[in-house]
Amino acid sequence: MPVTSPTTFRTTYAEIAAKAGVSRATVSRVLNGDDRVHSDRAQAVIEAANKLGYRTNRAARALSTGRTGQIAVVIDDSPAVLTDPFWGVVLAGISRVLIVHDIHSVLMISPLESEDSPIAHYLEGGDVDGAIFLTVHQEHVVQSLVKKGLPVVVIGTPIDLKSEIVYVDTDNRLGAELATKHLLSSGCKKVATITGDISAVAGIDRLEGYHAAHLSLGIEVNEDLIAHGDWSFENAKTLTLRLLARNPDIDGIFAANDTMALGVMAAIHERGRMVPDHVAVVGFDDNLMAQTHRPGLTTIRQDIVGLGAAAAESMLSILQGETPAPKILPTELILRESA
Amino acid sequence: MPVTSPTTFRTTYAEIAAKAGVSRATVSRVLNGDDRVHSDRAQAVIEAANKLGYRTNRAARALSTGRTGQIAVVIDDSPAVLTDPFWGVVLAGISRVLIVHDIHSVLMISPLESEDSPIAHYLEGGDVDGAIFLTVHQEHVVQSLVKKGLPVVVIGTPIDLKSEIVYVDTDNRLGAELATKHLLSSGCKKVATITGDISAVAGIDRLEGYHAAHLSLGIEVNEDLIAHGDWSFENAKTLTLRLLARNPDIDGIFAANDTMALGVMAAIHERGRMVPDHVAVVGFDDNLMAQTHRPGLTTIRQDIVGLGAAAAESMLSILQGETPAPKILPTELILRESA
DNA sequence: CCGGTTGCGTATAACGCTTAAATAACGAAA
DNA sequence: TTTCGTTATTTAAGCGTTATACGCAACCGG
Repeated sequence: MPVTSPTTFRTTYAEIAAKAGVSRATVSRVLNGDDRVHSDRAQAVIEAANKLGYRTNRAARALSTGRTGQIAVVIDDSPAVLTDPFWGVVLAGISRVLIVHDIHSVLMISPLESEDSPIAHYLEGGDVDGAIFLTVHQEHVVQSLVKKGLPVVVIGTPIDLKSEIVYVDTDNRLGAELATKHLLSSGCKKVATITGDISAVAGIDRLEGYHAAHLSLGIEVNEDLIAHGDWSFENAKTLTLRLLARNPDIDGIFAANDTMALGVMAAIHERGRMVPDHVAVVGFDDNLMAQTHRPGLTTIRQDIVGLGAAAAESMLSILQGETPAPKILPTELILRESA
Repeated sequence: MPVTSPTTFRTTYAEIAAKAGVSRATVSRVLNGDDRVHSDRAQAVIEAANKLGYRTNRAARALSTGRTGQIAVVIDDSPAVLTDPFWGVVLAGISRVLIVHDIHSVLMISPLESEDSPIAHYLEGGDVDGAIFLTVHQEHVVQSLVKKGLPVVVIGTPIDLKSEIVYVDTDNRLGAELATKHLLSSGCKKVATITGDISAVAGIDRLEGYHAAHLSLGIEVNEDLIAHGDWSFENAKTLTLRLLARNPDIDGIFAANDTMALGVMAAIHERGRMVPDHVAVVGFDDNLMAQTHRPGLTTIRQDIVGLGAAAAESMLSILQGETPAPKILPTELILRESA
């Protein structure tokens, strides 16, 4: 005979059935919302369950149904990712939606290098009903999981496999366009940009938005004003110093994220120039630093909670057998002092 | 007949047993490390299992043993908490340790208001073998879970129930002493402090460290130099302006966290004074902003990954029936430009 | 040399839930 | 009143593990 739960003693269907004077199957029906049961009996079952403080045993249900009621949330185990406050908020968005559907989020913090890394095995092993990826470096690994039938949603646009992977993302292109347009239409004559890592889709899209803004306003893009950054503060600062040295008349800079925008401002300051009087600056993300920095950073806010929520909803949709289309979430220009 | 797993088809003991020519129970024995099995047979079982790509069905195991192999990680669902990069790193620390022991972390992002909030029920329900709390506002809720037999570890020192709750924390007191001593011993004559929220233990301890530093150097504490903050940027800035107005000769400030230290520096700057030339500043946490801000913030670094790891280890210890003592992790002074 | 251990493996009963199949209950139609 | 067709319930068979009870040898001391 196996041991019983070490912590709590749980009440089972048997007890409820006894108290309500029905069979265990009827208890199951009632508790799972099957309406093919007489309302008085159903009532009796519900009362008995409440009185006994019943909590469903997920392990037993999982064993029986083959569904665990759990979704893996996979995060890359690198300091750069984990220290980004972004992810905590995304997690909250995911968790809030899933918990309403009684689905738990299992955290998997691990590098997903190859198709037979431990985490890939976990995911295939049936411990979870699906997986949401918060960062994807290895698209083929994700793809192989999809092919094995695992429901997968990715946060961020895939580079190659857009058509094969369900994803959600922020509208980086339009957000960047918004930012750049704001600079151009508020009097800046020469607007430069520090791009993100353009091997990432977000980096590419934000650069495209910069182009799109110029195009729609009929302004020629000067390639000399585009500096390729890597999302980091230091690098952005260096690039800005170089830009300003070559083009002293730059009067606006769009940085592809807030961290770089701070680097940009640091550089401008170091050159003895003022933000926004001499050079206006717009960032992207609206993170905590954008809010606390002085002058306050004008930036593009993403709906981060919404991103998580959208991913969770796509997952639910997949679990119901559908194939949801990619979701692209809108952004918003937040005006502060820097532009 | 119940449905089979919708995603993957798993290999079971039955198949392994067939391939290895033994019974299912023998397979169980071998796979659970019972040494009362002939080594050649054991070998055959292991080979068969590997060849078939066996993955243990956690639901079945959980049902049989009453243990789920899952630990809940409970985070308060508030923007202030979720946007703090701190927690992502703590999570990584927890997860890395637990996964080695084949234990999964289930994320529960939710306010834990009362003893019968949904999350409390989840935790009692047996879905997890224990819970690690990342923030505790409601100690009595935690206590009631402990009393019901749920293994619990709290990150951060409890206010009232130190003796009843297993916890891990950073050595806030000593860290603050280190910070203050650095200021005092590097030439500052008049060192003020902006405390954290002193209804939190971390706030209290960091203030105590400020006192301790003065005491050990034989310097009288001037109560007028202590301003009670709330961890926030804006508030710290306001308080600093007030401090400087009243005591223009302040030449050092210890802020109880980095965010406030930035507020302090903003205020100093606004008063037209320089950091560190006129006023030196030390923070606490060593977060990203401390690193990217110019001038770089001298601060106290906590071992955040270590904090998570320590919590996980305490949890493992409880699961083995022990009662681990509280663990207090050391801090380190990180020298940058601000002091 | 025999009854009583010991060692090892097999068979089997849980664990709590779901669900297909069997049965009972109940009207309505004949 | 009997019978058929529905619908409401129960019975029972798993889901994949773990752990106990049991059987069968070989092995020991008396």
